[in-house]
Amino acid sequence: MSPSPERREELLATAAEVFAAQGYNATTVRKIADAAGMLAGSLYYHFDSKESMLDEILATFLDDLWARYDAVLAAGLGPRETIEALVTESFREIDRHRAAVAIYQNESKHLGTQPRFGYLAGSQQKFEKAWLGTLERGVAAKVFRADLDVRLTYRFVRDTVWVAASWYRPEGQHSPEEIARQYLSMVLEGIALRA
Amino acid sequence: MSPSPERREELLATAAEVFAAQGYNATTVRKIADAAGMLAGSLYYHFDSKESMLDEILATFLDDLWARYDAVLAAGLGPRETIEALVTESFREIDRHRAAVAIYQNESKHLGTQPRFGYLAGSQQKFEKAWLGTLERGVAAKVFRADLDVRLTYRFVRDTVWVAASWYRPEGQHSPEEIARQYLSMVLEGIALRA
DNA sequence: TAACCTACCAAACACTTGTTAGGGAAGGAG
DNA sequence: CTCCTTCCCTAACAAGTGTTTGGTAGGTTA
Repeated sequence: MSPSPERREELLATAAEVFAAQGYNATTVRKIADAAGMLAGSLYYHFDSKESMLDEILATFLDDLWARYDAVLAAGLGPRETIEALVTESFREIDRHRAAVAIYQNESKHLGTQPRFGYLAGSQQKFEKAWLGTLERGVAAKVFRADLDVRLTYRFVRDTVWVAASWYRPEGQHSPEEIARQYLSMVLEGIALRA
Repeated sequence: MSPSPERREELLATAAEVFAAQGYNATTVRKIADAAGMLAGSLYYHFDSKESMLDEILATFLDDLWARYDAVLAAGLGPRETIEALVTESFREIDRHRAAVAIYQNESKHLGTQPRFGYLAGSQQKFEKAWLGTLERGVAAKVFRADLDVRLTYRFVRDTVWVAASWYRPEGQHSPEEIARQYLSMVLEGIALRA
């Protein structure tokens, strides 16, 4: 009748791993139950549907993400420092919610059409506003180059940051901060050697 | 008994669009048939399974891709010029096979485990060898910076190029060559304004 | 001991899935 | 006209899907 929140979180974590590895639609509730060491029907003691598991996984991730993004945006930093902080927080978030980020990458596009997942589209808009706005602010302040299409730059930067979730492993040799540092160095200064 | 190749190609094109939009597993053969204006069973006059449709879509794309990549790699260009040519060919390939690239992005990871799609893993290895090798050659030739982790750079460059398939539209305002030019300018020179 | 709650199992449900088999309409070839 | 090929439809199949219902073992509370 009233399951414990701790068990729910455990099950959501294993479900997220399976979703990320196999894709949401290819994941059957029986596979999730297998990974959790129980039978398919037993999941419905904790959750009322497969879809609500996905919902809770994504919503939890986005809540956490935006708490940190909002803190950065409210800090009143300059354009370059804002970008640096957003990138760093993004890689930290990949470290914390790797599975959720991978799911978001793979499924958000066609989930966004469903009313239940409308907040995904909302989040994406907020996301674009924050990043694109910062880039434009930087161009106006003569911190970033003006000869590049800002929207194109935004897409490149956004994509590169988030697809990292597909290869990032927590036990890897680079910390999220180190990855962010190298990524920022590449995007800001370029990989070509100066004469 | 013997369907015409032209009709096959038509059907594969519409199937690829649906696969790209909805994901392979979420796409039912009935949805493909709907999009093609026929019934589900009729598809089996042209193809012997849903999986073989996916197979043919991906194999056709990779064949085309490698024909062009190999031409670039055989041209004997310098590291920087090789990267420029590879990036440009990649965006052109996205223009030609947008749906196939999107499918490859979404599904190749967990398809690679199946024996039938083993060539996906093979292609990825060849891909890494070409790109990573060129980057390392550039570092040795003092054309690219030596203080960046080359493997990390490779992943960033690779991912950013290919995820473009998720937002690129042929009728958009930028040609593949223009997108490649801006992308190369960003990656090579950086977005920060020089003092 | 008795009542109760948590967390799971066992077995089934209605439905959707990829796939197959047989048939038939349209049109060109003889 | 007849035969044959191409292309699709109708109708069903077995397996797998998400979900529901009723039951039960084990611990906690009274």
